[in-house]
Amino acid sequence: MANDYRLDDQVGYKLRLATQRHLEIFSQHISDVTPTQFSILARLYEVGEISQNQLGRLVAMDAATTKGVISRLLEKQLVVARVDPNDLRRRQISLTDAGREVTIASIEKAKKITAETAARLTERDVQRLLALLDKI
Amino acid sequence: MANDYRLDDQVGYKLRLATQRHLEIFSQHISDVTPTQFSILARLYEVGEISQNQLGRLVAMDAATTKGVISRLLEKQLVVARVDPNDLRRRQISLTDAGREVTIASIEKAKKITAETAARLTERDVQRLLALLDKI
DNA sequence: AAATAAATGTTTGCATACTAATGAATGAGG
DNA sequence: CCTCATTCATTAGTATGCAAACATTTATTT
Repeated sequence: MANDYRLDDQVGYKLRLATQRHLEIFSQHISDVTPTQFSILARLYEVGEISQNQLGRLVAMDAATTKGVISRLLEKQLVVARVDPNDLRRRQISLTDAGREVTIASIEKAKKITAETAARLTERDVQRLLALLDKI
Repeated sequence: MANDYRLDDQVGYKLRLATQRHLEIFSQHISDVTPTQFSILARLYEVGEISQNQLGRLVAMDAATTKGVISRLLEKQLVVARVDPNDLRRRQISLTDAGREVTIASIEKAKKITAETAARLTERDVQRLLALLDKI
């Protein structure tokens, strides 16, 4: 029966709504970069210079997707790329000074974003939510 | 301090990963339409003929987004549009026979998708997750 | 060591979804 | 009637995602 199906109760649908809401909050606080771009920056800040592909893997992005994100960050001059002399296939990516600044500032804002996104959740709820999302 | 920030613990980041996973499962089961397109179809199936804009609102989509989604469904001949004679701004959207078939079949598959997405969650977990996502 | 095959890294091209800005039709109030 | 705010839909531009292609390196075979 298709009658006992409620779109509103589907995990996928609610995921989209929650993502939408989060995106809205994010862009209110951080306008320089998108959440996806930010995750690349944040990871890059953590690990330092690294190849484009590896970096993408560290944030669970397809190589092709990573390429696009990096291109936009290059345009914004937040990162630089140089070919690895030891392996000509590789592009080593690293933060520029401007990129580091933006990243550090964004991380501070990101804390607020997470807080605001989870404003109606208790600390315990958040942990529970993260755990549940992990299991998906 | 930017050092005590862990990207992996952020709600937004985990939302992206969970959405990604769900998308993968979805496309394995349903290749005719995307999750977004499906939500439009499912809603349309629920409410019957309705204007494009209203339909979009019922699935929390921007008018512009709705327009794109409907265009693709029109191309696939799963829906038809006709101008409302009483209000020339409006386009009334409704399912074609093929669209109804696809929708009904997809709803059945969607149940499996939800089940698979939540395979590692108990029924209670799912309810909890939905409730938590709602609060965001 | 040369030739071939397999694996890895990156890029290109195409589809989808979202936002901001714009144009068209309607209806409410003067 | 008007005009003006509202509603509906569209256009143009950006971001993310995947499949397929291309280039380089590494492993294997002869």
